[in-house]
Amino acid sequence: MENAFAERLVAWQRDHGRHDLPWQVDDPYRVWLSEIMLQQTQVATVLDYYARFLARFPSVETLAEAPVDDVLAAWSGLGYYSRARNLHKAAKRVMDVYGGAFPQARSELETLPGIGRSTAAAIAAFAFGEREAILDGNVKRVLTRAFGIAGFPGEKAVEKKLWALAERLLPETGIQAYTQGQMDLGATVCTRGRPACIVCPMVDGCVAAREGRTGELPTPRPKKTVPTRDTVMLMLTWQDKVWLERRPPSGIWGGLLSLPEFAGSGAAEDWACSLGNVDVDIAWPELEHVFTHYRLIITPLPARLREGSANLVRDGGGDWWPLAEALDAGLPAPVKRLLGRLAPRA
DNA sequence: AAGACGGGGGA
DNA sequence: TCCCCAGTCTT
Repeated sequence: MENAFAERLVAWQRDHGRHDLPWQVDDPYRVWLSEIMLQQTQVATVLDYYARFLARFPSVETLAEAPVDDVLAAWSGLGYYSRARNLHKAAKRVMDVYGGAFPQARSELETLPGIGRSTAAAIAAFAFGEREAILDGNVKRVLTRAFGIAGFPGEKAVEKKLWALAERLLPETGIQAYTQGQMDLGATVCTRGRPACIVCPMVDGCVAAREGRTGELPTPRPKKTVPTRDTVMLMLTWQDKVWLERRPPSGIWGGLLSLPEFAGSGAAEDWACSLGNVDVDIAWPELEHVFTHYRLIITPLPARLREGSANLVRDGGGDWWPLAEALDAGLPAPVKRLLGRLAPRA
C-alpha cells in the first residue's frame, strides 16, 4: 500500500486496536447485528445486548421466524426501535430473497432496510473483505482533524468531500484491520473531548494537532434555530407608578421584577379592565429578546388606571413602583428598555 | 443540560 | 434531493 495514512493506521491497529470484540468473527449475521446495534450506541452498552440478543436469536433464520414483538423485547433499552423493526424486516428479506445467505456487495447490502452506505460498507469489509470505505462518526472525527476539513460534516458538501477522501485513503489490502483501526482510533484516541494526540499514530501529519484545532474540529452542528415564544407585557401605570411583579426565584429572569405577562392582548385587556376605569392604549411595536434556547417576542401593551381598585392583586403578588425607583431595581433588560420609553411621559 | 449518533421518511 | 427526527448515553 502506498499511502502512509493507511499504513500507519493498520500498524497501530495491530498493536493497539481492539481484537477481542465478540463480533470480530467470520459470520455476516453477527457482523450485521453488531453494526446495527453500534449505529447509535457505544461499544460498552452494546456488549450486553449483543450477547443476550444472540442467545435469543442465534441465526438470521431464527430472527426471521420470530414475532417482531420478541425482537423489540430483546432490543428494549437500546433505543431507536426502528432499528429493531428494520432488523427483523431485513432478516426476512435475507431468508426470502437470498436463501439465508447475506449478499456480499455493498450495493446490495444497502438495499436491506436499516443498512445505509456506511453500515453496508462496514459489513462488506468485515464479513467479506470487500474494499469499501466507511464514514461513521469516528471516521468523520479522524478525517476532519487529520486533514483540517472545516464545516459541519452533516452538511452535504462537507460529507461529499469526506466520502471522497475516505475512498482515496483505502489501502489495497488489509481492509479489515484498516476499517477496524479507524473505528478504534476514533473511539479510544481521537476522541471528542480530550484526544490523546500524544499517543496518536497520525499526529505527525495531523492538521488539527499541529494548529491546535482539535477543539474546533469536527465543526459542530449549527445551532438549531431556537423556538419562538410570544408574550404580552402589560405596562399598567397609575399616577407616576407602574405595576410590577416579582418573578419566581427559578427559571427565566428568576427573582427579578418584571411586567405582568399574558398569553394574548385580549387576556391582558380583560384583566386591566376588570380593575376599574382603565384606558388601554394601542400596542407598541413588538420587541425581540434572544435567549440561548429561545426567542421571546414581546408585545408591550400600555394602559393607564384612571380610578378604581388601586390595591389590586394578582397571583404571585405585585406592587406599584414609582418609575424612577423601578428603573434602578433589578429588571430584565427588555423590561428596562420598555420602562425607559415610558419615563418621559410619566 | 446539551450534543452525538446513522438511516428513514417526509417535504 | 435535502432536511429533520429519534432514544439513550456521554460530556
